[in-house]
Amino acid sequence: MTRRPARPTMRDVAQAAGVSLMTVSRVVNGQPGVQPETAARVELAIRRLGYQRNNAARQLRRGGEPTQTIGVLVDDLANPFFAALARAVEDAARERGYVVLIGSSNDSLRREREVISAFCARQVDGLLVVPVAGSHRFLRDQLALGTKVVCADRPADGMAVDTVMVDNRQAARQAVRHLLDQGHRRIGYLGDREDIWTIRQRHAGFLAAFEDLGLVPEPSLIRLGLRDRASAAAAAGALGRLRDPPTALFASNNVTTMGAVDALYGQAGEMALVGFDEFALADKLVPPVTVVAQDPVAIGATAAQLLFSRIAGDTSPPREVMLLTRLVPRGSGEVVPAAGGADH
Amino acid sequence: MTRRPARPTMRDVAQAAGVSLMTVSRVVNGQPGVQPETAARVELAIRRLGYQRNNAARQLRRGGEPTQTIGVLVDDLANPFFAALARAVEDAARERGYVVLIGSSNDSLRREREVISAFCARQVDGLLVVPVAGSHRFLRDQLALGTKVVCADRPADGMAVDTVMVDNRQAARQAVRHLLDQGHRRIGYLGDREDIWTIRQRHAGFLAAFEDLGLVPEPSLIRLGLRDRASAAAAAGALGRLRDPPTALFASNNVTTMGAVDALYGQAGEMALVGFDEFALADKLVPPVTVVAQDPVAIGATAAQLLFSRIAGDTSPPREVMLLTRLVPRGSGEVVPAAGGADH
DNA sequence: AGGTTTGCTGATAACGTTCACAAGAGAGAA
DNA sequence: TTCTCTCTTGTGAACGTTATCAGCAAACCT
Repeated sequence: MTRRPARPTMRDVAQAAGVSLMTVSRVVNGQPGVQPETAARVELAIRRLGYQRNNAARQLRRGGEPTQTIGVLVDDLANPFFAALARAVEDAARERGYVVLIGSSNDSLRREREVISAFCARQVDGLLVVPVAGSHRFLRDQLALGTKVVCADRPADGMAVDTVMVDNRQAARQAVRHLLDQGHRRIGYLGDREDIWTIRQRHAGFLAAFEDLGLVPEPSLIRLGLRDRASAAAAAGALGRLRDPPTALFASNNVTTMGAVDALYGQAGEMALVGFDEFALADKLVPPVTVVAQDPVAIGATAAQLLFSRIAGDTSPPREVMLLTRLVPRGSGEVVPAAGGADH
Repeated sequence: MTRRPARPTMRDVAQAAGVSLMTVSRVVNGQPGVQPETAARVELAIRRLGYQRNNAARQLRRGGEPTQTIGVLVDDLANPFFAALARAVEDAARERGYVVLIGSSNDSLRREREVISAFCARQVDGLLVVPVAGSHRFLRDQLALGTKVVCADRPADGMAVDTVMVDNRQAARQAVRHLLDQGHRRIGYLGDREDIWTIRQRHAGFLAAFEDLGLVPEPSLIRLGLRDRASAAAAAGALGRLRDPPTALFASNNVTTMGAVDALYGQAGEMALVGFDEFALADKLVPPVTVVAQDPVAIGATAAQLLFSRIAGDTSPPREVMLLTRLVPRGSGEVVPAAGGADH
């Protein structure tokens, strides 16, 4: 029931300042060719009435002119990985005078579609998406209509758009090889939902590392579909309680790694642990957790850069940018040296 | 140089379907009173042309009608505390068909003003702000113009708006009292920037706890203005190397606490540590870190609820909601029991 | 002086949509 | 038949802004 105080329009300002509407428009937009004295009178009226330009009208009049807004859809904003990525995008956007609409898909295609269509209804100039599995028909439609789309972290199922990610398979393979090289053979795998592209890649990398040495992993140590930290913890705990437990564990992302930490740290039996994704304090746990680090800030910044160059009119063929990962050997996956000598 | 394919308008659809523009409008908006057969023809044309409603025009025509968009301004989206808060707000918004514009102020008043004015230029219906220190004249202006504003985590300097936060002073006081009760007297304080309201409150709570017992803290152990994790680590390290180092440390937020962990954990001398804010794996460190936990999800959800009820027209006097904190005693601030007996 | 340029201001017509009506076609009642 | 009533569809006028062009001084040139 609150009656909005009916925002004043340029007409009101014009009347108050005793000029024409057009003069007000010029002043508001800082266009040249208005006598300073007149401009001052208008500015005064603007301040007195608390005038603010109506963006809808402006945008309508100027035709498909950019809205200076992009939409960012991540998996889960509360996950530090995506939070860091989003923050990097936000910084890039702000530098260019853009603002960011944010959304989380929670790995639900339905929710992804809802959020993206809500973004498009607000005429975003571009979309930066961490796509979930499934068909992206609606995204493709948007693309055809001129909305620029860039994918980050994962590719969008068969869509030809710029994509920024890391070589998940190779990175996982290298990490598991690291364990194998240290003599581990019974290595458990803690996998998040298999319908997530990155997870499938990492799983494949896990298998490839074994294959490289002509080995096969023990199937009973492979646990898939761990959708949250608690279920990862449960799975890790179960593995630990096996008659013949694994000597090492590879976890598919930060969530499953932390689940493993929940289950294993502070327990008696030590088990080597290597996780995909860096996370805060991984280096401060006892033993510190060896991880495959990727840089969410770099991913976000790079994807944002691509998106803005598309928005600026770049029509070159879609690019796929692979960023580097870094295996950070800490304690948890290492052969513990006999005594003292910390390795750098 | 990409020529936008000139999005089709209702006129185009009308022509393609052989009906009038108004009929298209009705179909698009799902209004009743269109013969199913006609509607089907229109729908077909819509799909064929890839028509999408122009929100700018719609919004313009419907007058101050809500844009179903809110702006959320946090301190730093990459900080897990604010990420969790933002995610909670996003969920609440989505339930109501709203989308969220996000921004980080980085504790800069200039940046806060820029972001908020960018939000307002896009006619957000409401703002959920974690305000930085300083004058919020422009925010007040927005308020007067009918934009609803709610503050989270901190109050906005002398503005009468709904505010959701915790009793920072009391919580800090209780935490420090906890240390004092265990016999600590030389307690160091690691404080983030004093111009942040919550930090000042926590500092005050630190002092109050001493005062309660007729004590005064040792001034040389108080380090203020630690603006990031590295400087907090440096300060904690310096305190540890004093000739007569503190026996305990109280850290003003998650960043300074983690800085302290960087400096102290894995070192020889043990120092009790209590930090404000819960953070991931605090319970898995050795010893686990005692913290004052506040619930960012609850803060975000509550603030969002208030904001949406304001948007819905609630004009009751501004409320101040205080949420509870919880002191989570873990190892780092406790008197270590002689043996075995973990306290619950 | 006569003509031309320059600088400032104002009138008018869009932009794409929705609101408030009006118009037309049938159906049912008198 | 004629009138009214319902159901569907169409017409015109906004919404607040900006692009375009026209007007009208004053100042400048020859």
